[in-house]
Amino acid sequence: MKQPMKQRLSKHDWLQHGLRALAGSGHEGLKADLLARSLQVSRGSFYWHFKNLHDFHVALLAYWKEHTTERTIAELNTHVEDAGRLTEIMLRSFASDDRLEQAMRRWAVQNRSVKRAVAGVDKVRIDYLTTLLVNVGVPTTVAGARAAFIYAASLGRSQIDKNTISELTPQELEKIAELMQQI
Amino acid sequence: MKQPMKQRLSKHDWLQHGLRALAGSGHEGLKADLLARSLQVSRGSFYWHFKNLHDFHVALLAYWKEHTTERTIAELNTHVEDAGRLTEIMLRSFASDDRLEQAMRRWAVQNRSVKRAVAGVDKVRIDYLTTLLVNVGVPTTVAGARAAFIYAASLGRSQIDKNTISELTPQELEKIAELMQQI
DNA sequence: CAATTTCCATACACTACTGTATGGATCTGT
DNA sequence: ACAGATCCATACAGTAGTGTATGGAAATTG
Repeated sequence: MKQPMKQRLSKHDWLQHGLRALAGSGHEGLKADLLARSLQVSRGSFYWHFKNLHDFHVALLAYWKEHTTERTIAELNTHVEDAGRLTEIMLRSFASDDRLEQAMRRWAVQNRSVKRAVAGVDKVRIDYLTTLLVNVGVPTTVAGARAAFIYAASLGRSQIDKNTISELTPQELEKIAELMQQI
Repeated sequence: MKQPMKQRLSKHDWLQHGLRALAGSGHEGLKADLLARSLQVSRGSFYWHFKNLHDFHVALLAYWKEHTTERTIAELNTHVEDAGRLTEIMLRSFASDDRLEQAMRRWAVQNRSVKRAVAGVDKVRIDYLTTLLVNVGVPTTVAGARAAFIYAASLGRSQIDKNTISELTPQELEKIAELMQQI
């Protein structure tokens, strides 16, 4: 009855754990020392899989990029009707747990590569929102601005303490979505 | 011809410089070592004015609180006409340089006191926006949500890379302001 | 099962930073 | 001017983390 493996971590395990640490402690938690400890392993493992911290960070960012771009595409492909689509998206984005993405954004402030990656994601989503608004009749001249505004609100919302300012209810969001779709 | 003072920093100087460092490098720059170096002085000065880092951080937060609450009150007291008030506020908040406040918000994620302080500021501003909307005829039932949405958008906007997504023009913001004031 | 590869632990030198202790400037009040 | 208070430099010990070198355990392959 041989143990399939005692611990033996793969690169993938480290990256996975890296994202957990990022979501939980921010990019300040992305240290070989801390990660190794929380994985109950020594830094020897880390430095076998990765050349150094910078190498790990680069790999982690790449890992996150795949992870989210494909998840983003999947999300955008569900329910292709344009009707109550904006409402649906807003409800989801205002409710979703975005600790990882928020941490990524904080990291982006001090890291150009991360900044570029996040900016790419933003562009895709805002463009999507724009075409969505256009598809329901909003003039092209204002759709872009509204899309950016909506997206900015979804980002900003998760920066506001929910114990101080109560969360927006689905009904309230629905009304705002209607407002934003006015012609 | 005696030099009035060679350097001789005051507590106030340190706090001032602390805010500069915070705005420029984030809370990770709030270290005695770095601050002293950029002030061309040794840590001896720092540890004379402050018991330790924690003490400095507490003092810095208090300093910021005065600094912004009184600035916020001043801003809210200029131009008391309710007419194009929302537009004006949105224009200002979308254009203002908020590197310091953004850094404070990032700091808030890992510091309860900072979080409370930021939440307090948020509440004041959102409440103000709410009464503003109510004063121009927006139903009380939706004013709060719209205010929170607008405020969230202003926060989120400064998280978006302006080289990737072009800034909202005053005209675009004006139209959105009108939208938000609809009855 | 032996040889090789894969993976990890440990020990070491190094860097960046904190906090303390001490002495020495420099300013202030009298 | 000089005594006390104020402000800062320097030196020290300590902590947290990086990266490297080396040896050894565990899996894989022939």
